[in-house]
Amino acid sequence: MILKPPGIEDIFPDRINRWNFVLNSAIDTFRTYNYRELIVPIMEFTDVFARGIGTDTDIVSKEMFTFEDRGGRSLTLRPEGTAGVVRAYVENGEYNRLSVCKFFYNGPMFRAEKPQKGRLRQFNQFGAEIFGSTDPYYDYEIISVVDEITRRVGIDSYTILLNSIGCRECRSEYMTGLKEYYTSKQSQLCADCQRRLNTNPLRLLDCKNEGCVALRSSAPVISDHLCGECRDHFAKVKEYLDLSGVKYQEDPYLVRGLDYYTKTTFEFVTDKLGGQNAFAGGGRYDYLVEQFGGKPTPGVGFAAGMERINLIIEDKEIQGNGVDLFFIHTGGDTLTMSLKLLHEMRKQGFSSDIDPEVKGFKSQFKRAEREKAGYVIIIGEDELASGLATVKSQKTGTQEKVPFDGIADFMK
RNA sequence: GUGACCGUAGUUCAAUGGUAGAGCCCUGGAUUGUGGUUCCAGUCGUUGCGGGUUCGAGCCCCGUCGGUCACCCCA
Repeated sequence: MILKPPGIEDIFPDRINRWNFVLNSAIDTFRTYNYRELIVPIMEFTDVFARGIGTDTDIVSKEMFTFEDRGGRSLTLRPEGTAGVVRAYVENGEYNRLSVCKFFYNGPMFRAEKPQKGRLRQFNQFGAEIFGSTDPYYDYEIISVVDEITRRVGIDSYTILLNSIGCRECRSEYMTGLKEYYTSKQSQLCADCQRRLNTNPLRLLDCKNEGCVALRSSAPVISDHLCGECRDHFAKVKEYLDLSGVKYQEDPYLVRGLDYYTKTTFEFVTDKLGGQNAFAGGGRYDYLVEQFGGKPTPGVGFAAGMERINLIIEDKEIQGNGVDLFFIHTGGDTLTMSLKLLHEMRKQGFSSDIDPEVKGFKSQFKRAEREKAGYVIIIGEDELASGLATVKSQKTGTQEKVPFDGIADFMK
């Protein structure tokens, strides 16, 4: 037997109802917030991610599916959505058209991690990006759209973690201070953090090692080191959130694993996912577009995990639709007539099905039950002789005689 | 990548080192043209794979593959 590679999933119809419920909730919400859909490739030149996300990040340094095409160029299956969207935005010169663009997307992402609950190698995200404004309103809007989707899919136990990691200027100043502080305590740090001290000092704040957590409490805090502009920006974002009643929790240690973020960062977390607690996250990225060769254009966005959201609402019953009509026959001419009517009803848009094998009524009714049929249309010898089909409602159990050519009208 | 636990029928799970079983599902019947409840009958296996120990291995040992969970990090 040939098996699928680890960490990727087949999604069968019994899970599709919930899946589509989540996806449709997201798409409907995007529409109400006036976002336009964008479809970008799931494969890019490796540089898109290496330069966009940052070579020192975990994603780029150890989690990408990278391979060469026949010309020896390095391609990578996208590990996240933003970098590709930014590349497309710049490549198509979109920034010349509208001052502000609001996009949404959804689709598979790939990361070569060890699979576990809520973590797959191929997983699906939906997300949105806003280009062209530094206005804190847009930071708020992105968080608000995620909050609304979360509400619509029925997740009730979650927390929004919010932080600002500053702009180029204040962040680098803060990093210097942070590095100084931790260098003086270097010997007390865990091995990972000793390494992080050089590669990405911000990550020191994220360590769960007991000793490092203890050191964190007297480490400099980013919110005390924001420049005036970043401080004002952050205050506005919070003001807008308060205004619309979106509850959040400030977390000065929220550091995200992608290098491109500036100012606002946020994560939606829940305790229902085991080791993974985030089901959505994002932030502002004011330098990413120019890094891709576009004219300096600020941006803000988010991504949410389809599988994780599906897991959180796993217990929720999502009603699926059955087939409208199921035909029951006794073979021979009754089958011929059934097939004629079946085809006619399908042409008219009624979802319809039949078991073409000649079996007893009992097994055909069982099948109709399994297919969650709304009505059963019985075409037997009596019906064939009289020209009247027996139409039985599976909900009420009542049945009546309907002329063959009047079934469609009867259904309306 | 590191670690822990687990691999038995389509599925959920049993089986002191001694004949591989049950529930559900599926198929048929009781009801010769009426499903969902009930009763009866039937189908279902290289015990993940390879080696070893043993008179004898689903069970013990080694390896391997797969799964789950956790760490790291993130959706």
